Amino acid sequence: MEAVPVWLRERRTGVGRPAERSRSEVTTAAIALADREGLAAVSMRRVAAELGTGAASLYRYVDRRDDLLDLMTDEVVAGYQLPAPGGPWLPGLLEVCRQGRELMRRHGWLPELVLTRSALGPHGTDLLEHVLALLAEHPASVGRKLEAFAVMNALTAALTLNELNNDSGALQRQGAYLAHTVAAGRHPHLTAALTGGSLEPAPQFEDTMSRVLTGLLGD
Amino acid sequence: MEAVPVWLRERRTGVGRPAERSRSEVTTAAIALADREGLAAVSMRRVAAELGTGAASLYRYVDRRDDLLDLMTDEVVAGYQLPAPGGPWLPGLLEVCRQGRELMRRHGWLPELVLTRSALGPHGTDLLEHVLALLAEHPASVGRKLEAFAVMNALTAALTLNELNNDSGALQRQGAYLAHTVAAGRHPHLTAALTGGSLEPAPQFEDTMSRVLTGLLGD
DNA sequence: TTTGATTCGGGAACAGCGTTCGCGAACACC
DNA sequence: GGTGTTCGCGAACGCTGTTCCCGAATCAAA
Repeated sequence: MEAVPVWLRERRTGVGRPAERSRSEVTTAAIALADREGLAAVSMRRVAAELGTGAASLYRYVDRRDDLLDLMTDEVVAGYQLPAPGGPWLPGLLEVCRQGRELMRRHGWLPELVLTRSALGPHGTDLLEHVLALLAEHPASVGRKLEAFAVMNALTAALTLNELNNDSGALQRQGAYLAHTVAAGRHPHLTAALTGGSLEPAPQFEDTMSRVLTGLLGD
Repeated sequence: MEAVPVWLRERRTGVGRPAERSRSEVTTAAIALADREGLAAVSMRRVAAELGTGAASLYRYVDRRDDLLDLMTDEVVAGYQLPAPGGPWLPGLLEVCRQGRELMRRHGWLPELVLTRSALGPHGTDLLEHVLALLAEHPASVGRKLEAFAVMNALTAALTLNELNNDSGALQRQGAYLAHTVAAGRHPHLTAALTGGSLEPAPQFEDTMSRVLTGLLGD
C-alpha cells in the first residue's frame, strides 16, 4: 500500500550499517541540480552522480522519485521568513505572496511542482498555520480561509510561471502564432488588444494578488 | 530552430504518398487514451498502438510529443460552447469558468496541461476573443483584461485539479500526515480549523470564481 | 572475539520512454 | 516508365524509474 507520505517515513533505528548521506543532503543536491538545469534534469542517476554515488543508493533515502520532488518543494518552502502574525490580514497575506514569488523566481522549477503536486510537508503546514493565524480574527468560515490559502498558492505559482516563461523566448513562439491569428482578421477584440497603441504594462503581481484576495475575503 | 508552434506546421502539399491518418485522428486517439488511463499513459508507442501503427509513424503528424499534448488541449478547448457575447460581463465570464471546469472534469488530464503549458491554440484564441468581447465595454485596461483571462484559466484548472485529487484517495494520505501534525500540538490554528465542529462544506466553485473576478475587475 | 542481525552501497538488469535513421513502398505528375 | 516526394515503420540509441541481490559495514549479544 505505502499510502504514507514521505514525511512519515524517516528511518534511523540506530542498528546496522550507518548511512553515508542524509535525506536532506540528497534533497539539497537535487535542488542544486534543478536550479542549474531544470526539473527534467533531476533524474535518479543525475542526482546520484551529483553526490558521487549510484542511482540505486538513493532508494535508501526515498521510496520513489516523486518523494524526492516533494522533499525539494518542502525544503524551499522552509525558506519563507514568517514574521510574527499580527496587524491587518491583507498586508500579511501579501507578504506571504511576495516571498512565494521570490522563492519561485529563485527556483524556476518550483511553480510546476506547486501546481501539480499539492501535498503539504512540514514547512507547508507551517505556512498554512501562519496564514490561518493572520486570518484568526477574520469572520470568514474555515472553508473560505482554506480556499484563500489554495488560491494564493496556485495563483502565485501560475503567475510566476507565466513571468518566467515570457522572459525566455516563449513569447516569440506565441507571438508568431498570434500575429497569424490577427492577420486572419476574425478576432477583432484580440487584434484591438494587441495593436492598441500604448500596450500598457502588465499589472504588478502584488497588485493583482491584492485585488484577488480582497474579492475573496472582503475588505 | 523550429521555434514555430504546431498550429503553423500543417503540411499537405498534395504531392507524394498520401497519409493514412490525419493529425486530428492522432489527437483523438491520444485523448481517448488519456481519458482512459491518464496522461502518463500517453506515450508515442501507446498512442501508435491505439491506432494500430508504429511509434515512428506519429512523427509524420507531430514533431514532438509535446506538440501532441498541445493538440490534445486545443481539441478539448474546442468543446466550449460560446454563446454570442452580450449582457453583463460577470455572468458571461462565470459561464466560461463553469464550462471550463466541466471540460476538465470530463478530461482529468487537462488541468495539468493548462497549468504547465500555456500556449494558446486556435480554439484557445477563440476563447480569449470571446472573453475580450465580453469585456469590451469594461473600462479596465487591456493588461487587466488579459490578466483576468490568465487568472480564470489558471484558477479553474487549479481548483478542479484539487477537486479531482481529493476524490481519489489523495486526501487519506494528506489526512494521515495532517493528523500527525495536529497531534504534535504546535499548530493551534490548523488544529482548530480541522477539528472545528461543523467543518463547513468547501465553497462552491462558481461562487469562488465570482468573488475573484469581482475583486479583479470591480463590480 | 566471534556470531548474528540489520542496514547500506551500488552494479546489473528490466521494461519502458522520446527520438532519429534509413529503407521500401505508395502515390502524383511528366 | 521515370522521377520526385511523401509515408510507414522496424531497428537502434541513449535515457529513464525501479527492483534484485550480494558484499560490506556496523551494532548488540554471546
